Amino acid sequence: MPELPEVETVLRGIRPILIKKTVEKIIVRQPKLRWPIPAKLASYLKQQVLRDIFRRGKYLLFQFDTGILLIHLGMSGRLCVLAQPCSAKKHDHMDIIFSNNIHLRYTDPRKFGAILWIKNNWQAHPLLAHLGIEPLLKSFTGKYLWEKAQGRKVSIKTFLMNAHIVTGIGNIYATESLFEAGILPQTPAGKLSLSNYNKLAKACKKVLRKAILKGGTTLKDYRQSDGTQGHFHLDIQIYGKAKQPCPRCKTILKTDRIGQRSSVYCPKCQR
DNA sequence: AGTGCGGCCTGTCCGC
DNA sequence: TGCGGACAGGCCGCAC
Repeated sequence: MPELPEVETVLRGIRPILIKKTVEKIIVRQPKLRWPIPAKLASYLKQQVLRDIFRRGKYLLFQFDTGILLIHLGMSGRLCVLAQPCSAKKHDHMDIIFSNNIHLRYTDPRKFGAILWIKNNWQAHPLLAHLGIEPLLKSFTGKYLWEKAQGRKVSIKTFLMNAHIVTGIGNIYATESLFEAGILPQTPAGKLSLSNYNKLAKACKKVLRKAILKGGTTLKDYRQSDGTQGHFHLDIQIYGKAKQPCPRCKTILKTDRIGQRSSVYCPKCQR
């Protein structure tokens, strides 16, 4: 499940390979993703030079002279650079073939992802315009969160996963960050103190940075010709570890549904 | 405006 | 062993 660190890792992996390359051809095998892949995408991209690739939240944005290709990996999406083209498998929905015969292959079993074309002014695009702050920026602080949280009754976990507040923090990293900060995920966002939010913002950065660092070690996988990605070796503290002992105090970790999301926490370490 | 929930989709796991 | 159902997940878009 690609979250911000995984998307950042993909970005760092593919950017040096694809930048300044020209699109020769597009193959769309399955246009039905979260929204349809634009029917005219091939005509938009043909013979266009890829100027840059950047990230906003979990969206990857491919800058061309005539517009921006937006790619979201949803839950199960992957992007692979294939130096040697190989036959497409069941969920390989799109290939972009660049000069030098480099294939960028989009794979997504659950089709929760998206591939869209933005003609101009991407900042105003409805998917991007209302995104919150990037959590790795200096300006993402406890004070920022605390101010946004005033009067909010939703749980801090739901609040933290709200992309309109802060982008890129999904279930895994919300769970891990709240554990790191020692904050109970059910706490109403508006009730936490500024010092709690200072701890939380720090914890988010620490957890995300660590994951990106780890991701760096898997970068080579994006260059493998067979397209296998290899698993992201994250050191998860408590996500998915309900009923196991807390890594800090050995209390049995509890699980709860918060905002329709499974949530693991330590009832002793998190208050 | 803020909140809660349904829906999209398929692989994996569990119980019968 | 085979099968059905629950579940997981990001995030939009709707209803209240």
